[in-house]
Amino acid sequence: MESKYVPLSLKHQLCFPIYLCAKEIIRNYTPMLEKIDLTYTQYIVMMYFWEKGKSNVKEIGNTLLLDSSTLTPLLKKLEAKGFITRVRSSDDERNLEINITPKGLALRDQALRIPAQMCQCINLSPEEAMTLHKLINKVLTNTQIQKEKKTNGNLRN
Amino acid sequence: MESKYVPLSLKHQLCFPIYLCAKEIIRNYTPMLEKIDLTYTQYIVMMYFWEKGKSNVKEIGNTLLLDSSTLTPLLKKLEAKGFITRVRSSDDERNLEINITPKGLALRDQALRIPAQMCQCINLSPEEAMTLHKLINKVLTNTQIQKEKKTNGNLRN
DNA sequence: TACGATTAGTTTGCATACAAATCAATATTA
DNA sequence: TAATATTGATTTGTATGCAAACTAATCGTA
Repeated sequence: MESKYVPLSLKHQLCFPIYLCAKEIIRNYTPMLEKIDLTYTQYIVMMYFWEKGKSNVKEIGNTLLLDSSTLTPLLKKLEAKGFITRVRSSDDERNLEINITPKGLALRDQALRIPAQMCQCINLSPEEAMTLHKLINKVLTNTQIQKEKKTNGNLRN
Repeated sequence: MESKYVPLSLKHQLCFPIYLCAKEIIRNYTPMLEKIDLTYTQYIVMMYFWEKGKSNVKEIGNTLLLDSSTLTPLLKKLEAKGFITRVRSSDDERNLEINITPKGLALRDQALRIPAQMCQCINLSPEEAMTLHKLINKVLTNTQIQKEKKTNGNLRN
């Protein structure tokens, strides 16, 4: 059953469903995250800190592919909520040392159930999830290659 | 080769790569779309009009899963660029009749090469693309089901 | 038919997201 | 070592993205 190729058709493109998918996933996270006073992006940043403990703006940006101009206000909000601290490095005043606080660490306990809830919501078999994971990573790699071609290896920022 | 399950690890979640993937795809679209003076969201809306010719805010929102409060300003911008017209329906003054203009139709010719360019950038085999498409749609269906459970079948808006 | 409910869009407020310009500190080099 | 370049973060400007409140028009029904 071949379907005729139609250029510029929303249905026949991969990009549009992926774009929708990302939005729908975030929408499903929202009610869970509201309970612990985080937005999705703030949640990602907190996950990063739960793994790393401390960091700086550039490192976070490279890992999460977020621009520093997105991170600066976001980190200030996390600081205002008491989850992290922001202090200029004494070694190099350009660097901002960001540390997780005990309150930020404690938040992890309340977030522990969220991934399982999301898995249930996404509702794929382990094999399907594995396949999807691999394909998405392949696309990510390929699109990143395009980026490096253009910027000569420099990430944004 | 089993990898130990780590809760709250960015690597082991599907959501984060999908979120990155959507952003990277849009980032790759940007330079192509700049040439025809469209943003990604504006491009999606124009694709909708290239297929449909005319519509209203609610219909577009249901198809593209965009909130009317996102669409109102976006449609005004497309109108300002001369790609569409916005007129209140004489039948029902609540409805906004949106029509594509000749200039908007002509834009399609300039956009025709974009999907192929993006395919090249994403760079999956036809089989991989098909598999990814199916899995993404499955996730979309599942997350939409969650939505219907909560809102009793009402889409946003 | 008058009034409350519903509906389609708009406005407002907040949170990303990123490009471009800017600032301050450090590194490089002429 | 003084001038220049680079670097890390912030600020500014524009464009989503969505919830909530609001407005105007239409519908339903008592």
